[in-house]
Amino acid sequence: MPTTSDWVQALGAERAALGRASTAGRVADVLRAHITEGRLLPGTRLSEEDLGTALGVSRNTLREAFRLLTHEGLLIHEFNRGVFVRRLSVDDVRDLYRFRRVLECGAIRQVRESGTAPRGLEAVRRAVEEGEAAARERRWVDVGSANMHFHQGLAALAGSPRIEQAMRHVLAELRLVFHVMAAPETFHEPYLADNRRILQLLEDGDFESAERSLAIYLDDAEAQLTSAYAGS
Amino acid sequence: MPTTSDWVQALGAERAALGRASTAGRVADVLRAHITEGRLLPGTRLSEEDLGTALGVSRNTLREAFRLLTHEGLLIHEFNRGVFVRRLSVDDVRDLYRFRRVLECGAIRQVRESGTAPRGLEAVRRAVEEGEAAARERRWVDVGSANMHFHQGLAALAGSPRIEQAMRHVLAELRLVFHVMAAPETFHEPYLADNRRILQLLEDGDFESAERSLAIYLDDAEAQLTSAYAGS
DNA sequence: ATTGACGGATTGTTCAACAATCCTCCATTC
DNA sequence: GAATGGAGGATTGTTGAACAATCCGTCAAT
Repeated sequence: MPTTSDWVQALGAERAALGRASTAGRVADVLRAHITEGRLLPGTRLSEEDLGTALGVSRNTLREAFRLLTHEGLLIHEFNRGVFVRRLSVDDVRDLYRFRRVLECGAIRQVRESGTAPRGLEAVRRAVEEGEAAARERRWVDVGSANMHFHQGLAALAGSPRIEQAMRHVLAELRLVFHVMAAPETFHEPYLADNRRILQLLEDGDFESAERSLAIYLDDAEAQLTSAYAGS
Repeated sequence: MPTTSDWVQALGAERAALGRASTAGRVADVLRAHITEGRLLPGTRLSEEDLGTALGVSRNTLREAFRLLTHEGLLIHEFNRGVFVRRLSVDDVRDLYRFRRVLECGAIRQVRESGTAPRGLEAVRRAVEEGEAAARERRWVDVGSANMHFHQGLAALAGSPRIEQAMRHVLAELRLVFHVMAAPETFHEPYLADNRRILQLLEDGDFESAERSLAIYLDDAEAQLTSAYAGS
């Protein structure tokens, strides 16, 4: 007869979903979707009164939602002026990629130096296959998502919740950037081959080559994005 | 005749201090000081009503301050239960040091791979000397602060505002941990020699040795802290 | 010892109001 | 014509009170 403690622990994973009952949290979800999907353009000012009446929540609750998104880097809050959809500069893009290099390469390096078999490689593999499947069916938006999952999975190899969180943060900010591309839909497609190759290197245990490939990968993507920022 | 634009830009640095006029921001400052100095112990519940009346601010404003500190990792917010001073587990300590390894070693690595002379080494040198001076005069609290500045300076070598921010975040959380030490005052003192040595390696341009020394340094500090957590 | 119900206390959310600040427009001045 | 200065309206910052929802400890019942 199984004791309760085994599946009680399994329920713990869903607790985060339950805690999302907060009104401010749901409002933040709605706004985040609008921003990451490019419907709310960078620089747009978010009026407390207008949005509050539109969403049917009070100003105070709305401000709490603003704070959540501000922390995620999607909004910026200027005192006595209001909140705006964040507008990222070329320097920000460079900074984000510098951060990515440190986080993702650092995660791989951490795995290498620990000497143990990497935990979480299945998630990386899943992301690679998810991206390839989406590409075959020309679901470009899903290709982009899968690519995010791939890199999120790489960062997770470090086995550090805080590194994962930082990575989520970085990727959320990068979503703001992708909309400046001429064809954001197919931006990620060429990288699928790289993803597959890096996965193979990791599974072979050749972490040094994986790290080097990843660094080149990131330099490449950064260059592509910064050149798209020529005007801005 | 000098144009205005030269010192107008210099004023920009102080704008952050001016913007701190927000009531919630000041409340957060007060609470942060109490927490990092160990007057508010981990696990303590912060009642909205009590604190609100004590500090003379409304509940809504106080909740805003709570959000700020929650984002810094100093408080945790449990839905419908309230906010508590964060209590860090042994796993958290390990996680924080894993993150530090990635950030600090990554910063040095970034410098090495960029090939350019590191910008910001003066700040590191200043932190080292600040610590040695404080130790001579047995100002142990200042030794601790100087040590923080040293590592903050290392992370800043990457030249990335976001990495600096992440590092600030990590160090703020670590302050919660130092209070479990039996003698938190003298905890940092033995590391002054390491700081000096790492600085020397960096100034010599031997980034590889510096990174290795730093990694050992961090492993050592982590072991010392986790063993102090034996009971908890 | 476990379960269930009750009541007090705390948090979540909303609303209305006022103070402080910012933005725009316009008149003034040189 | 460009810079300065001030009135006015609009928006944000902050407060206090109120009510609903939830949690916590207690006590009775099985």
